[in-house]
Amino acid sequence: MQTGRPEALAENYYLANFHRLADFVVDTYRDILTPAERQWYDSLQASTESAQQLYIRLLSRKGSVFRLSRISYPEIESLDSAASELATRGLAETLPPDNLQILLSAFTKPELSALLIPGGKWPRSRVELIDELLAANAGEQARFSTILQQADEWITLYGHQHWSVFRLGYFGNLYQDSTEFVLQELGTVIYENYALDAPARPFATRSQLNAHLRYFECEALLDTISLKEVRPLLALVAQLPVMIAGDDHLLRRVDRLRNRIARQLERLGCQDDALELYAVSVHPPARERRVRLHLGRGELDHAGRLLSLMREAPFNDAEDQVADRLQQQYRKAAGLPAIKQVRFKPQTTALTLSESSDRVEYAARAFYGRLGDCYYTENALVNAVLGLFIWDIIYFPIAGAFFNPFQSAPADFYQPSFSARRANLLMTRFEELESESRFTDRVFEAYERHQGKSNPLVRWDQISLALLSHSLERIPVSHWRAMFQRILSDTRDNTSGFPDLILFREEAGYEFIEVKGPGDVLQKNQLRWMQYFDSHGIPCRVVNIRWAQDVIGKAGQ
DNA sequence: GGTATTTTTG
DNA sequence: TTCACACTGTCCA
DNA sequence: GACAGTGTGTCTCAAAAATACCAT
Ligand SMILES: [Mn+2]
Ligand SMILES: [Mn+2]
Repeated sequence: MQTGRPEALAENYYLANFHRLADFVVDTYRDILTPAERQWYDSLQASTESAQQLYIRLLSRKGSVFRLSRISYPEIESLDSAASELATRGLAETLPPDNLQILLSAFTKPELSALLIPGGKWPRSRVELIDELLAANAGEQARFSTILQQADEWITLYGHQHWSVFRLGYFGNLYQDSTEFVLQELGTVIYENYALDAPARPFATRSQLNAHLRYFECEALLDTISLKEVRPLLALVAQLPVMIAGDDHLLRRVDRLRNRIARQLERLGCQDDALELYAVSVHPPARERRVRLHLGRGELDHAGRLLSLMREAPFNDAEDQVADRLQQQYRKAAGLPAIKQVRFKPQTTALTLSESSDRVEYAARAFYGRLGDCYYTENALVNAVLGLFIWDIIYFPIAGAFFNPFQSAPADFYQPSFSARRANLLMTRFEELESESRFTDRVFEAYERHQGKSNPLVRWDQISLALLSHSLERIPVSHWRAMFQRILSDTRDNTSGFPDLILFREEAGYEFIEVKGPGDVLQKNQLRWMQYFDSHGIPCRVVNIRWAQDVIGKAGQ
């Protein structure tokens, strides 16, 4: 819809993008770049255009070792001279690599068999072939290496680590890169045009930047190391960055990593190591895991103390909820009488449908579609309406919220402080909920004006004008206010857990419907929303689907 | 040979 | 930089 | 049936090109 036809990009677009990013970093981080980093970019800028083209093309490809014969860019006239210039400037190496594994990975499977085992038979897969070649004796390996080295000309790119620093300094993360420029140019992704007046930057000090860099290195490492062994996991823990005072973002990122590693240590039976690591993490589910471990080991006093802390000051609703359940387990283990508590039970009905191959949600929607208009929206609807309602507040240029043009959300959107830091704006905006027309006008206007722009709450492909109209017409403003408040109280946790369907019957009103197929149960976050719905008079029920008994007929076939 | 998956591209 | 569901096994009334 | 744990399909921009795999 929004994605216009692919327009041609300017010549050398990737060069321009690279320099836009790099210039920003050099300007903005003048005080904390290392001499090596400065030198790296100076060398590039001093290079001829061809050399820069080659360097930047290869920088964005996988790996750092390439065979010249496989590089082909029409805009680079002389590959050889570009390559040797890069080598001269210390930006690359044109000698062939020594490492056999690296050499092997630069060839395709047919190439490898032709070069190294002519006429012979080779294992089924490329990976097996490579494993076999690497298992050969030293003499053979040396022979392989020589053959491969001489089979082509080579270039090994230097400076990836500097490029990582530049990208991190620019984006504040390492999962975005210069393709963002391209996507924006093509109109594939549209970011809000928020104010970027004061030249802001994601990191204030070198140690802060280094800490985030280390975090991303550790995260990448976790995907590489063996998860079956304890040693590499503990080694990884030792590599985790030290915290920077006041950097909640870093704390959350690293805690998530700690929790993942600790969970894996649990699986490997290293409970003591896991407990120790969880104890450092302030983010859920660290305390939950500790309680479970202590309960499992019969360490009731430990479990009890932690539970009290969790109940006194739960990190969020989810931790509060899980503490309730753990409390029961604890009392049972301690021989205390169970606390009689009324578990919330959502209103539930049953529905029998003839079995279909489609998802059960689609089958249910088709059924309820006969009673009125029924949409399968899950989290998309309420989040989107909120996103449209407070669109300009989300992108209000609070200090430190925006530092590059490629953010779909302010940097603190998922921080607990998001609402507090915008409390006045939000309070004023919420006054518009006093009037249904002011509210709906605001939502429709944002829908028209911001169509297609990336927003953390709005999935454009999941909301239609018809859905919005129906919803704004049928759902009372008091219900919207209640739901908005809960979302804003915890943007990370409460943007999910909404029921599958929303039904607008022919007559009037509306109803949320959570569809549950056989064997599916309410998720914890769904239960929390339903409890909230219940206390705010928001209509919602669970429908358990059963398939009609054509099973007998099927069994006969 | 055809199809599935990965890599590169703009 | 995910979310919800499917499936398994355990525990227990 | 409640519950915990784990795995899966779904999203990541879309389409072309390159490569790997598998089956006759
Ligand atoms: Mn669902
Ligand atoms: Mn459901």
